[in-house]
Amino acid sequence: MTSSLRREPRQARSRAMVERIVDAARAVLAAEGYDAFSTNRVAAAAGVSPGSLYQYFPDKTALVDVLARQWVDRMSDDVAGALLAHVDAEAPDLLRSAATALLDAVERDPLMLRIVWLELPGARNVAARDALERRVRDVLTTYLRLRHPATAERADRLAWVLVLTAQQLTVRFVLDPDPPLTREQLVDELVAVSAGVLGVPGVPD
Amino acid sequence: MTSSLRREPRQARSRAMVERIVDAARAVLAAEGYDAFSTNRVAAAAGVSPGSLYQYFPDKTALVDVLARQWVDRMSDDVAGALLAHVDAEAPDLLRSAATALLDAVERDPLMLRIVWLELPGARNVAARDALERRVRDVLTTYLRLRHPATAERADRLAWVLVLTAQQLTVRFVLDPDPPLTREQLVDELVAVSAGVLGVPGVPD
Amino acid sequence: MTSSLRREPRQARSRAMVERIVDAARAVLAAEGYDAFSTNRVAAAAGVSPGSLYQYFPDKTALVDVLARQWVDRMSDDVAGALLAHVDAEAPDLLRSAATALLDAVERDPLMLRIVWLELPGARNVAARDALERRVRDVLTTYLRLRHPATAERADRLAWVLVLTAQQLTVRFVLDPDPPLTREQLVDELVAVSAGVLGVPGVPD
Amino acid sequence: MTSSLRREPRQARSRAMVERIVDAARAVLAAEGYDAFSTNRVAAAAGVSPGSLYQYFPDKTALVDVLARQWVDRMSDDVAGALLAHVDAEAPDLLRSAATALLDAVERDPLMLRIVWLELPGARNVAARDALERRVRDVLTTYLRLRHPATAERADRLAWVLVLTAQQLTVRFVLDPDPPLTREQLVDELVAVSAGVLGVPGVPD
DNA sequence: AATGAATGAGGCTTCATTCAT
DNA sequence: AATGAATGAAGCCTCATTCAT
Repeated sequence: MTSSLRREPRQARSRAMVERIVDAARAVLAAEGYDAFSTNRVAAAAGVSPGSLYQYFPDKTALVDVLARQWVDRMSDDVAGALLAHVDAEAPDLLRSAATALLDAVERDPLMLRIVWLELPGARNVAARDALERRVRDVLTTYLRLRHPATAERADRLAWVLVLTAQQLTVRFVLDPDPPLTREQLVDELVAVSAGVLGVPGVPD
Repeated sequence: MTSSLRREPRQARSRAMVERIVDAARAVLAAEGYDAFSTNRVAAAAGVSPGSLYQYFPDKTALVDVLARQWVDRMSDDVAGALLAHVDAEAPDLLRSAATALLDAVERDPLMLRIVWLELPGARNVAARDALERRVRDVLTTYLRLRHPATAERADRLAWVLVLTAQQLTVRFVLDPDPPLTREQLVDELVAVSAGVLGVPGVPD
Repeated sequence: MTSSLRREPRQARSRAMVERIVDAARAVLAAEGYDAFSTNRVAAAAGVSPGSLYQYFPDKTALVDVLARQWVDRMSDDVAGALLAHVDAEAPDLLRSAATALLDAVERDPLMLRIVWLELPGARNVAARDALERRVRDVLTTYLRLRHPATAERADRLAWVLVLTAQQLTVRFVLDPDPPLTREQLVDELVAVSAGVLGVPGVPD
Repeated sequence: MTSSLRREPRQARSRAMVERIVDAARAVLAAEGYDAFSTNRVAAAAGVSPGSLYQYFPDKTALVDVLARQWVDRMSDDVAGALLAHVDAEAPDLLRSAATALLDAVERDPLMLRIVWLELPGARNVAARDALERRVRDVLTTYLRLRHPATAERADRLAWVLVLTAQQLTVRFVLDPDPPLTREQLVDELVAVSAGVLGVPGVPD
């Protein structure tokens, strides 16, 4: 009786627990790598008992998946949003704005980027990464079909090429300890690549 | 004479063991993923005792490293060789030849490609992959300085961009179960990207 | 009330586990020697899983150390207590009482005596044995300085000699399968040795 | 034919091998302790193949036994010889000479002393140590019966006491890193103990 | 819902020993 | 006699997971 009054509503408690666990998982991965990422270790870091972890995650892999999915979802929203925001601009500006926005998104959480890209076992997170790529590609394909009818027939291929290229260059720019170009130069190169492939003028000269 | 026929000399036996183990390691990784990659599992797959594995590899990680290193070394040779082989060609042909050669190299051993790219723990093999990238970038940088003096000052950046892009597109083309372009189309796009970035005519039109 | 009957509280459970493990460790050592003293063997003998052992002991050596330390501590208390209890007696009685008390202490747990003296790897338990000797020597040195001022200047040496001698004779008396003297005769000899070294009359004749 | 001439006679070769192995075993024990004492390690240290070791020792334990036995035999000879050499002397001199000779013997090979006393698993070498004690006790008992008829009836007990005491004190004097008495003082105490127990004047006063 | 003691399969590695040469 | 590659049982220990409370 009395004790039931002291408690937080169920939802809130669960949410708190899940968050503590997920945060701890991130922290452990970031600080000690995937080798130290044991359920016991995470539970300890979360100040929670190992058993509790299994009330919210059926599996160790489920926890990993949530981590990846969370990151992918936010990244996905960021990137898609950025693209949509600039969809009206004219070509040269568009490319530059889009490139900048993409880089912003990738730079937003370098810690998780490193975790998802380097720490998590690749095979298990291809699915999550694929979802991200697919979504962005769809947006881009649509855009290309509408605004660059000239490239319509190869819109699919172009989207695939552009998304993979932009992803690779931005991710590596953030992860590499000492990339051989500045942020601005990277944007320039991204624009150049896109413009070249699209057959539009990259830089207003 | 006669005795040499009874058994292989010592060297050959060791080589045979190492090969059996490395082959088994590859097979286990390919068939069951890194999670099943235990020393006992590998030894069993090699038809060898667990102890024998440790006569040739100090560590489980040493075995992984050999796997990665082997692949990286061959890939490295293939790619660098391919670039050097076409270094005299004129621009449009050069790009097309180089792109084709690169794709050939990447396609040569899809099994190991998948293993190195998706199965092995990222953090542990960044070093190996970096070595590969670095080597190819050096070749490319040199080439650009000599043959494209116009781009000399940004040769470093260009090489970084081109290597990462070409790597990403070819690797993904091979690994993705259903890429949205054909081999020829990929080559076309690679040429287009490179030409665009380099400011040379990509396709003779 | 009712719930407390169902199970022991947490503390008691842990204590029970530790005790089961330590008892099993003793049993294994006594029955099968240090060679059979493996963590798995001990766990099995304790009716406990190998993992449980590591919830209470960080190491195999920690278990060994606890065993040695337990015995040394009790022995230490017994012997020091015995000496202090007789510190007021007059010389001849004192020696006899002390010798008897010492022998009592050594005889108290012949099983552990055998384990600590013969089964445990010497090098690893010298520290524990040393602590015991040191403590007894300190008591004895103090006693000698106060009650045998004549020997004050060589109190250190005498204590070293007497402690080592008494230890050796009592321990060997207990451990040797067929010692050539009776318990009473051993006490007599201990008194004789001590009296001789101290320069006091040993047996009132 | 020709090759048989190049060879050393069989005996000599075996002896050389056995010696190399035993020496290596000693070295390994002295330098790295019993934990590092593996047959492979010893073979390597001896510059010999693991297989060869098994041509001369059926077992790992056999090697350990030889080590212990060798030491015990020499020690045995030394001590017994020393006692016999002084058997004619008169009491006070005798005790002093014997004590000195015993100490000489124990000090002769401190490395092996440490190995036998602290490194080797106790239980396995009790036999060897017992043999040593028994032999010395026999000599001493005989001496006591002949020269100290007064103590004849307790000669057995006395020999047991004296041998164990002298052994303990001398061994510990050599092994302890910082014993609280000098060599001369130890001899004095040994004489005092013996004299006290025997009921003879220890120091000519 | 939360706990945390307990589990036990299994991972990595060592090492005494064998045996074909 | 000597070799040394090969063995494989077994040792220590971890960790994902369960379950009684």
